[in-house]
Amino acid sequence: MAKTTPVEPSQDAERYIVPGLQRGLQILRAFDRQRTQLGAPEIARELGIPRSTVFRLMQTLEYSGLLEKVDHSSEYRLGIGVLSLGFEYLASMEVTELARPILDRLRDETGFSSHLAIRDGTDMVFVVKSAAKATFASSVTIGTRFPAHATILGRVMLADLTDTELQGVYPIDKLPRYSDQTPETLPALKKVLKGDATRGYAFSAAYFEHGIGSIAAPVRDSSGRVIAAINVIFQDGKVEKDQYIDRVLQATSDLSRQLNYHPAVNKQERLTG
Amino acid sequence: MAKTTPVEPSQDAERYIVPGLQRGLQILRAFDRQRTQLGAPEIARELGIPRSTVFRLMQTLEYSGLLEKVDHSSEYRLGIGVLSLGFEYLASMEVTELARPILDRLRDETGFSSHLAIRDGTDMVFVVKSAAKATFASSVTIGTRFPAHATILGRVMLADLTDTELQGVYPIDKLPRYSDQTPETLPALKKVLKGDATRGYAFSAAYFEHGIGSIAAPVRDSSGRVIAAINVIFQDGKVEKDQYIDRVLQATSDLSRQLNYHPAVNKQERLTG
DNA sequence: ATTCGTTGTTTCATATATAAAACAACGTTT
DNA sequence: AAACGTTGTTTTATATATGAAACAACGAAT
Repeated sequence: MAKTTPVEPSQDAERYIVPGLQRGLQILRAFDRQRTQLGAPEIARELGIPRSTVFRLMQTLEYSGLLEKVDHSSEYRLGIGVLSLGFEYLASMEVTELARPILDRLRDETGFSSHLAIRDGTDMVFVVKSAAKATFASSVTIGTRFPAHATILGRVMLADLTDTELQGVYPIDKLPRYSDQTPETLPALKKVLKGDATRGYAFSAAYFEHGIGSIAAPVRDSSGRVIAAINVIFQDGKVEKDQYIDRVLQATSDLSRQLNYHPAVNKQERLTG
Repeated sequence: MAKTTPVEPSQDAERYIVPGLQRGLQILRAFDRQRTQLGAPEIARELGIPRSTVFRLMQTLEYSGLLEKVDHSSEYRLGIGVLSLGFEYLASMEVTELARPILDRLRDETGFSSHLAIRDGTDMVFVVKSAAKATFASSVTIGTRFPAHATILGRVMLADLTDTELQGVYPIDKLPRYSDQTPETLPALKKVLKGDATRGYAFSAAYFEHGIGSIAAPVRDSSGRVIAAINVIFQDGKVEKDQYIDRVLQATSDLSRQLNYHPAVNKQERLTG
């Protein structure tokens, strides 16, 4: 335009995508709990990538230790290399280190399985877990993902978002249902979240799954923002609700304090983010 | 070179390497417990990749959820996406599921931290852990790697290899030392391994680290080969050695049986691999 | 103030990764 | 046994990812 055209960061995030890398990562993600072994042709069809390209990508992944050949077949499974990645991540997160003893105590006090999860877009990802010793223990494994809007754990995290942020996470109004309690629309979700936000915790006897109750509360860091959530789960019916809510709130309060959260900080201050 | 040239698999493994993918993975691996935040220029220097290329690769990794920008800085840290990968891997391994209760029992019986590890080349990788409740608990986290030849845990796995296989793992005779007990040469290692193999377990009061003792035994699958190893660790000096050896052997025997290992199978039979 | 070395981002010629096509080898079906 | 569809691997023209160079913007050093 005028004299100097100021350089501003490119708008479209896809501009600098390296296809080889992106597709290689897509291949890795094709492996999951259900499908632990996959062959090149199968992946090629599924991802719509030419056979010869998939062949080369998988050779690279094998060479790098992220995939390994299944004994005498020509199929692959995830290699031990991926393990290091995941755990370096966990080890790098301060909150996971601090959470473990707190979850253990919560488990001991309540007798229920307790979890810490963080949000990744519309998913809640389980990051630390302390399993109940009782017969009814949690079967979720670390890394498991659940839809945020349809879980108690997710609700206390979403409740911290501004309207604009929430809109960004859920661009469309219609929300997928998982039980008859799941809000079907964004406005319906907002209403629920407002309650969670003012209450400071969320409770339900059977929100995501029938027969399984949950109490969750948010964890905050020094900025005052919610960065994770802790919950306990129990079998519907046999709950001294109020007592357990206090325990969960105590746990999140302890953890938040360890993360330098100061309750005194006025909420207004964070409206810059 | 007569009529038809038979097509045999390419000899050099690097022939079909996709540079974009390989380098992207190298970038991911640059992040570890010590260095949780890295910037593009730093990585470019370290890996010897042009700045502009690293820039694009990191954008791709961010876009794919494997890296995320550190708050307001231009540095990155590992993204939550890597977590799923690591845990899908664990979930896909039968042995980890089965090992957990066995390690817990071993821990309860001995009062010591117990671990299951598998070998990746010259490394032992910790895969399942049951921490002692005592003040002296294991601080090893899942995914941690230790040199196989310098650990008791590694020795019981290496002891199952044939001479040729061992040679393949350690192409050179000189071995890195970690304590005065570490064998310095391949022949010295072989001698130690021979003892471990006939004994069926390995013990030391301070093999890898001074003051920390360990007892380890091998886990076998239906093929009869050693696929993992279990250990307990303790503080030097206060050990009723024999009693604990029995416990460890019981644990590995239980786990091996669950993996359909039949002790009756003659060792000769597996010499095909 | 000015220079210098960083850094984040962009551009562009060209080295190179890719997709299509073909090959060899296999297992099914006919 | 012939024909067919798979699959693992290789080749090669060409579309494209890459590395070098350059820009803008910053901070530190002079």
